[in-house]
Amino acid sequence: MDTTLLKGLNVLEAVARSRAPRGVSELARELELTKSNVHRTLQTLIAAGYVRPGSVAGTYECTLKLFEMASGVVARIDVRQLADPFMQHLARLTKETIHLSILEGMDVIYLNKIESPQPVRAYSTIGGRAPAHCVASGKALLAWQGEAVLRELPARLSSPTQRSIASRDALLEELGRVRRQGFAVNRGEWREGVGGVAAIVFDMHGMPVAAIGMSGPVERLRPASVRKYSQLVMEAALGLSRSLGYSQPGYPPLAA
Amino acid sequence: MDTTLLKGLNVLEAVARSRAPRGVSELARELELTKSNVHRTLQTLIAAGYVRPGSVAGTYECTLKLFEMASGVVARIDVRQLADPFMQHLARLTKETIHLSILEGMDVIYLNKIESPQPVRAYSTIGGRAPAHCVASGKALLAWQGEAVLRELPARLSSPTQRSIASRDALLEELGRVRRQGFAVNRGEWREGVGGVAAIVFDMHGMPVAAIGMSGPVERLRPASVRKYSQLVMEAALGLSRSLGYSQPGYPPLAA
DNA sequence: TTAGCGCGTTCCACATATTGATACGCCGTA
DNA sequence: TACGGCGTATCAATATGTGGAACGCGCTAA
Repeated sequence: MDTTLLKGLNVLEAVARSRAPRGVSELARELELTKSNVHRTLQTLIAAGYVRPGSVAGTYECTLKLFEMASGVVARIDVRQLADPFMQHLARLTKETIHLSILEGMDVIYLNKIESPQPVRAYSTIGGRAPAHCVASGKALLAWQGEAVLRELPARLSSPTQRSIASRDALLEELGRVRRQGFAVNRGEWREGVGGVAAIVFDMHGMPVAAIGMSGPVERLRPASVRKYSQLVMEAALGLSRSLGYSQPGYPPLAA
Repeated sequence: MDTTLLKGLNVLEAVARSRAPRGVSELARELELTKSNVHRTLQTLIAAGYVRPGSVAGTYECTLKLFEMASGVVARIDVRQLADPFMQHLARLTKETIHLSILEGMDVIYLNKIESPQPVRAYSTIGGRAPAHCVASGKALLAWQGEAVLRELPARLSSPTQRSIASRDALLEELGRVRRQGFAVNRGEWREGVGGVAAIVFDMHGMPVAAIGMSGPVERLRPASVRKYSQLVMEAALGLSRSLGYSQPGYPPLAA
């Protein structure tokens, strides 16, 4: 285990997290390192291209090299490449914010999104995370995971809002519902007043690889709208699954 | 300068560049390191969360941590946050691929894009780079740079296609044209058969911060279309400039 | 106006973290 | 069945990284 590499990555992460360029002493205090250590690490990150001096003398900020590298990593995820037309189609029909998400651990990560043109809309960031059990796309993904994944769920779950599913048992029940009806709904379980509808996307092997869904204020998600949106997201998800090579007539058997 | 940190970042970059998970020996050969060095570095990157074992035993691949970090960095660039509605509007009007780009060195980097719904469309990746002198958005950005930037242009420029601008003098002449007419055109100067139209975006201080533009096959960029598209991209660029706080009546004086 | 404080930057003796050769078990192929 | 290349682990040697101290600068308070 290289502690110098770990320390360097910590420094990079701290600079990357910052809204404004950072100074050496401030970073040293935050990271509990010495000024000379931080200074020398920053010079190395500059040489590597990840960091550059800020406009104020003695400060440092991130370059876009991380973004270039990361975009390359994400661009090679097949589903993201193929999802665009389905997301755009869904955006036109619903006028709401559309997400493409994947499961990572017990979170979903938003790989892509199309913002709603309406002034009042759900806010999220590409690359952002949310707890899977609290959002529609997360529940859509969890519903098709195998026992090995579901076993890792703790008995008590985090409850960001009063509507959040708080126990593993209640979540498993809800996931059964998701499988039966083919879509998942978030009724304000992650952020107050923000809901959504999502459906699972399968690859050519019948493996769940992503979820596609829409989100917006819960006021715009009354039962009639949910019925409409659920049809639309399931159609979009099936279309994307088809373009990934999924050829089974219905849903695949539940993963082992 | 910490060579251990540099070496670690090299390993991470090699894994991030790869289309498939990589093995220890292969990485060691490519990076001219020993197997034990690569192996230990990968363990450190796993501990830091950037790398994980691949599905094939003994292989390694990137996680999405880079993407999460990088998305945070890019999300805080004001222009990217505010550009979405202008890009979507432009996409609806033109039906072509829309880009938001910034200048970095002598390249442009694509911060965001909206793909054209048409089957034949320009291909690019978010986070991707292009030589600024060869693309519309790059020329739009270069046109408003100061002497300090333009002086760095070499006398002979790279010529990816026969239509590329090949000399610094010819480029400066073209940049004068861009300033006068308010938009830049790419007539197949970067990729054969792919063209585009772009306009500059200013911030509240009158500094050029981005370019917004559309691209597509040159067959769809005949003079009548260029006239139409140039109006549309200038309107979108001005709207975005206004939302960034740019309040001057016309174009700002050329940067020093 | 002056002094003090905190900043960034640089230096280098020394402590320690990193290195890579080696060995081992596993797997695939001839 | 044997060989070669793989990934992984170990540890003595050594090369690298560390951090305390010093310096110059700029800002602020007295």
